[in-house]
Amino acid sequence: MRKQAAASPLTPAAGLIEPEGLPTSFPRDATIYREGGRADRLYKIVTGTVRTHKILLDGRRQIGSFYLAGDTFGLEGGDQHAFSAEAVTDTELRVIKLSEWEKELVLALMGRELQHAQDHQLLLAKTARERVASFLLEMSDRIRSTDEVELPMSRQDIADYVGLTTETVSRTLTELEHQSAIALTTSKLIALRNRATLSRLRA
Amino acid sequence: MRKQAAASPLTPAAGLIEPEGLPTSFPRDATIYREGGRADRLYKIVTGTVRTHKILLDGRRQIGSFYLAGDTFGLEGGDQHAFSAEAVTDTELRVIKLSEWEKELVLALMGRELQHAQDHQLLLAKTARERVASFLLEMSDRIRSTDEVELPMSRQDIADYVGLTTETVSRTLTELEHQSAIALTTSKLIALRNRATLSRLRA
DNA sequence: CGCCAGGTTGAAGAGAATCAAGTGATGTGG
DNA sequence: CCACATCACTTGATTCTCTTCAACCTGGCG
Repeated sequence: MRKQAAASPLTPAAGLIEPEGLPTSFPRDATIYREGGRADRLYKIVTGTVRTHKILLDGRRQIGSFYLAGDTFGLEGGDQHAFSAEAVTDTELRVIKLSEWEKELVLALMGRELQHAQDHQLLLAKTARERVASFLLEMSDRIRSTDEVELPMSRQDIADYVGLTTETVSRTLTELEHQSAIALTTSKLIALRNRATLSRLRA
Repeated sequence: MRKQAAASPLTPAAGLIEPEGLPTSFPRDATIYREGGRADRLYKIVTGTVRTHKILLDGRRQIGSFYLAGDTFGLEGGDQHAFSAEAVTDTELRVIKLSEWEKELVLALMGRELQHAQDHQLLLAKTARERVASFLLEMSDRIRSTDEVELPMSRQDIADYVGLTTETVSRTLTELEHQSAIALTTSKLIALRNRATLSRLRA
């Protein structure tokens, strides 16, 4: 069994900072910030899900991360955003201004971002089966869940995150279902039937 | 034509810290630190080249970064090393102890690591041609060079860095040579004949 | 209902991996 | 200094995975 992940991976140590900005709402697919813009604030998700992405020259889209309720995002390596951020679902978030930053918080957040980026590097070196299995396990770890994962994002989002096509993602999920590793209750509600199998695939 | 690499990408702002540790020598392929070990020091390369890597469960090796003379490395997201570090060539480096760390330095370094990790994520989403072209341009940018890049690392190292096999790397280089984008003086000494072509491929 | 976007499935093709052989460099001992 | 061993790199033939293109479901919603 897994740790219940009371604090999801990208959440700062509790109590370090309490954002005082008023909660702002973003509808599905709204842009929160754009690549190239000044990275001078942090965003803490109250409800909803956010994705960061970048469009490559040939038009392909690469998703960097997904952020869930409770997560803080907006921090990049430099002072400009390297990715754009959008709401995956209707989202409410609190803005933390740059002036309020604390070194400790920034350091902790950046460390998490770095670890995530490194993990993602490894994921992108894997096979389709491994990528999809890793994705499901990552989401399951981050969503407080009883082996039922409710995915807020579309197949296209998943595909762009793990570096595959929607068709391959779909086929791979079907394959995992045939292997009884998962069960697709609906296309966005997935039951993890056999974590051991998935973990083995995680490689 | 040797490297000078006065300021390569991962070098901290000059003057922030001058490591006082005595220079230590590592022969080719020696391990500098291992995955899982405490990440409580930084390493500044005086001469040589270093690679960080991780072995996946199925035995594949993924290289995270290469570090050249002047670069500082050893910083990871958490307090444990997520990668192992090894000397690519005979290497001399200075150790900076944790106690000497300054927040500013750590923040700057981590920011660079994060950007590199993000760039690498994008690289791993590309085709073989694009990956190899990107790799050559990255190295050319980091080695102060007049269009002649001397690679310190083997084809296997390159392959594990860009997520391909040595055969594919080799074939791709040959292909780039036929397109007059590069010239292979020797297997490790590569002349960039047409940066525009390479940049276009970078995607 | 019937439409339509999102998702799944099928068939064909492209790109890289794999398996295998050959070439070239480097090093060692005679 | 040469003969041989060894290792790195290149090239060739085949296989396999994933993409591409296309058709077909499915489930919300007007």
